[in-house]
Amino acid sequence: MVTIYDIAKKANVSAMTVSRVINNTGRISEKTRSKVKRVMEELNYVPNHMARSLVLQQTNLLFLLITDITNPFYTTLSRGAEDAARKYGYRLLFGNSDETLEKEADYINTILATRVDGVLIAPTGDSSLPNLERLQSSSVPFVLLDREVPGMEADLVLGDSRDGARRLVEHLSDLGHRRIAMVNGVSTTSSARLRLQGYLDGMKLNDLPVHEGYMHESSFRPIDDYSHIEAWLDHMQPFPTAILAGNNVLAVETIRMLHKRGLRVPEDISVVGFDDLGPFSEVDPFLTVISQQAYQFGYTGTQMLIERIQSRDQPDPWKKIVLPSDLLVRRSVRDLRHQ
Amino acid sequence: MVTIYDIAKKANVSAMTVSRVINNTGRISEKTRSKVKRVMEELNYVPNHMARSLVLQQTNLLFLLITDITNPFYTTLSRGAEDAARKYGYRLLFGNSDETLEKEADYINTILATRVDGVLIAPTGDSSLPNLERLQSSSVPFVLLDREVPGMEADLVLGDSRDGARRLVEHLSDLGHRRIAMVNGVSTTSSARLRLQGYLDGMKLNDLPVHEGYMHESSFRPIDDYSHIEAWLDHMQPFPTAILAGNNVLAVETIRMLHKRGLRVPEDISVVGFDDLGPFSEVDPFLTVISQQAYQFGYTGTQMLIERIQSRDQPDPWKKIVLPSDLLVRRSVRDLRHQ
DNA sequence: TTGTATGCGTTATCAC
DNA sequence: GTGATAACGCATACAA
Repeated sequence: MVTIYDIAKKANVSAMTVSRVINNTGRISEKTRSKVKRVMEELNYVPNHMARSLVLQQTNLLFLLITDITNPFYTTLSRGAEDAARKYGYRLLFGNSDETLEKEADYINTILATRVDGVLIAPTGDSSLPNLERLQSSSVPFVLLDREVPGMEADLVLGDSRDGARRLVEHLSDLGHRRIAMVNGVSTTSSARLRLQGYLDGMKLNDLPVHEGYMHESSFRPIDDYSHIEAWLDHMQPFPTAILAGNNVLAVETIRMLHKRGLRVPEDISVVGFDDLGPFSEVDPFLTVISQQAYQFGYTGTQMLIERIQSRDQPDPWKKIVLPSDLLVRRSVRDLRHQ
Repeated sequence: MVTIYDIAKKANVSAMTVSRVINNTGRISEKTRSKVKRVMEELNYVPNHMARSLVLQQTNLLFLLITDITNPFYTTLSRGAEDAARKYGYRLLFGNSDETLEKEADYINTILATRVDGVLIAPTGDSSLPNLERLQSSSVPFVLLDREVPGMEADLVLGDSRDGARRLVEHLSDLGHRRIAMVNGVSTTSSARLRLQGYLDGMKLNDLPVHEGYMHESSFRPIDDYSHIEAWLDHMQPFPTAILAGNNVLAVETIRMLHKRGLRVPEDISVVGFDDLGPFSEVDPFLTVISQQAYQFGYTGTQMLIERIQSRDQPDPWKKIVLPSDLLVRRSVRDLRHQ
């Protein structure tokens, strides 16, 4: 690999002059500048970011840690983060914790060792606290995405989970549904807790009874065994006319289990969910969902992070941004009003 | 940030000893080893990858450059690459060229400057050649994914585009379709060329006429304006009974344009595509597709890359792996046999 | 306008 | 077993 010294020697200047040409600093005569530039081209010089970062004590690198790269919500979010990072001259490193605390801890090590300038992280849940504290004690700026962690003050980009769930219940109620069940992610995740709250809000506001066993805890990420959902379906008494799923994965898997039991959606039972199924869901729009602005999560979060990085000296108070979401009415809900 | 010197001072040893403890090299007495380890924990030491890479002349970093992060084919591929990279102790950097030559060139700069150990790249097309040559002349090992580039010898992971397209035509033909049109990506991309070839193969083998204007060139990535597809639909004479889309994006957009014209799929016209619509397409399986093993593209490609990196001295001949694909028959094709 | 010396955090080499 | 020194590629402070 060619270094600034190779350039310097060939251009008959010092390495320092080359460095100045590269960074456009200091005063340089037009003649030497162009000579150096020509040699750089000739030798196909590419600066070494690592050496540069080592002396500058900054990497221009951000790290985005999401919990499920196969989930369109997070890939769209990633796209937003990437665009924002590029716009402000940062590069983006990328990790996928798989909703697993250990992988998350592992990535935190990588993050610290890589000396990235900042981190965007969707924590796996409340138990991410120690992982976040490691970032904090190394004073690496970070922004929390999609989920809060009790005990951790930080910049934050959230959706309106609670109100979103409430609106889904209301929508079902408007169409005549009274027996509404909910399958959710683990309650150690703030978004799951808020969506459950919103569900209960909606049930109460619309005078709907919450029967015993109507709330079931599963997982936000794809898992191998969904027999617990089958068992849950088998035991609900009375059987619901609609199910609210805590995210898109759960909506899909619940529908799969319903099909397995010979139940059609929406003819036999209605299903609504949280987060859309991806950029292609419009081909054959099926699932009625609360759709969050995934791209904005990433874009806004990255902007907040970069602001935080660039004003490290005068720390502003923590910011919390709540992004609104849309109710997309499609055809997974049956109208029960004229029965 | 705490360095090995901080550790060394506190543990009353030299920095070198600390380094040896960290890397498990050389001979160290159990006593000093445990002492150093304790101090490391106390001080919350995290090694600095950049400094390490600078002297070792390797980063343990791979770069994956895909062309469309919103496309489930590539995100699933990414997941495979990530898993393989982790398994072999590499970290994965990540970029999205958006099917744009300029962004790709930009990322090549980043890649070279970051001194990654290897690159996985899905080139935007034939004109990626100069970009790849830059990698080559810097002797950065790389593996081509999903697309070949004429004039560039390299390790390669491909799908069976040509045969896949042929099978789609055959499937349509089996169901009584004779007028089959094709909308494709730009012909400067090898996969588009091969799929066109496969389409032509299929038409010929099944004695189907290729009417004038039945082949239309669009784009593999989402673009703003699809009016050219509308115009194409309006001008085909005779109007086809089925359309073969060169990838998933085109399938979706074609269906959208058909809907816009009041045509139902599959009642009025059938559509088949290449690559599945993502992990959730099974909820309401609609589009009949040739589904490629996206995960394997990433996993296998990464393995090939790592092998190539680790045997830099005895360069093996280039490897080319062709992954088989599946025909997933769903309900976007109408059976015309009993008309 | 340009050059010299020094240090960023780590490891390899060689000495003790 | 352990330590001193140089080197990786670059940029800053200070000279010239």
